[in-house]
Amino acid sequence: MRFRLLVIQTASLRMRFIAHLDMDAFYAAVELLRYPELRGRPVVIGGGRRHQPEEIVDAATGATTRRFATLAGYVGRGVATTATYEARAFGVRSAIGLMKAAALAPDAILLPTDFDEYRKYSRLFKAAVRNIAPLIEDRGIDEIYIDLSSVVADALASGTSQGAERTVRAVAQRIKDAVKNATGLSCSIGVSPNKLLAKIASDLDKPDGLVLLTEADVPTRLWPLAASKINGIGPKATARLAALGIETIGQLAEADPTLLVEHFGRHAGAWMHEAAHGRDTRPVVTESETKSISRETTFERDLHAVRDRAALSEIFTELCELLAGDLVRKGYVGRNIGVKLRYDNFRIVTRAATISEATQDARTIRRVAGKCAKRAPLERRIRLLGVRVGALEDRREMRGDRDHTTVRDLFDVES
DNA sequence: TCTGGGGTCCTAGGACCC
DNA sequence: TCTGGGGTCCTAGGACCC
Repeated sequence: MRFRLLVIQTASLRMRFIAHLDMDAFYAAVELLRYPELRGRPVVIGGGRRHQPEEIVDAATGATTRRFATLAGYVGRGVATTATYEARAFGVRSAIGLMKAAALAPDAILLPTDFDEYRKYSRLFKAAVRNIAPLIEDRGIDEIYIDLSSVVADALASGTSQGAERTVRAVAQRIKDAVKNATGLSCSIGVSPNKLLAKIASDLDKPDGLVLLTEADVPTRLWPLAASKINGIGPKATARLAALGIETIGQLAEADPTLLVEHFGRHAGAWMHEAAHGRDTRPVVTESETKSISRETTFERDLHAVRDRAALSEIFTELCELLAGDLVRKGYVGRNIGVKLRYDNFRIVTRAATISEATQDARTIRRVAGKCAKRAPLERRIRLLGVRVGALEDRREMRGDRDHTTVRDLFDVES
């Protein structure tokens, strides 16, 4: 008995079980909780606040119904952030322009993005997972990695289960059920020996999927996929790989590593080779520090630095005030202040400056960012303006444990 | 039918110091 | 005066992700 336990523990030390959990069409799914009458219909999330549903009260009965905006006739610069699976059937995917989406699916319902609501459900599903498996790496609002290794090892050691695969499946299903119970939403989970494979696995059977992918599955299940399915191989790398005759992960695995290094550099080339073989040793990182905070906005029409000076300046100041508000709320001060401009031809320039005293003050940010902007070319019309504060210092940390405020802390304001 | 907003990481080059 | 290296901090651009 003792011997058996030891064997299991040794095996589990070597064996990692990493899950990737991805909420299904998250923003759209949250909206469907609010507006259940839209279930089964094509729904697209995106754009400004203008397409808020209208509440219509029937004078006779007092019953309220809602009138929703449709994509038909949409004019503006918004993009789709999410679409229900019914809308995806028309070719509407996230990141496509809403005007293009309107051409594809004019009768689809259009709802504005409500990040506060999505963040609320994000917290709920993450808390539900954490109850079962506490080692979670945040990957944004709707996905996480989970290190299940010790959860699986414990379940195996408890002796009631039959074999690793059934145990892993049972744990993953338990997490899916917990998410559903806490939020009413479905998710897809992939479980693998590492993050790279887990991420791919979670995408293999969406929505409401549960896929186990082991190293043994790499030739049959990984290699047929497009190289772009690897997290980190984006549009540019995909195009450059295609130019080398590499389309699938299998072809990437076969490629001479020295060729990859030649084309993508020592680091990226070696990484691509490893990734194509399904190898990845990155740990699940449960804590991370915010590095920068920013605000940006795309104008309704392109603005010129001289001719639209007043309008531009007003937006600039507003962005700085919003950003300062974010810093205050989150308890950060920063020393690096920068601007981002996107011109009408979509070219982006950034300018930044480091100041000696970290700040969270809107006027300071505005003044430094204003100087940065003056160093950028200002002949072309501008489409987007952004302000960023980096080199952050955690103000809460500086002030120590809040329950033990000292005299020093009381004087340690603003500096 | 011209492409949002909020992030991270990497690279390359320059300034400056030892 | 010339040659040389390493380390750190900073800026700018770019790829990528959600």
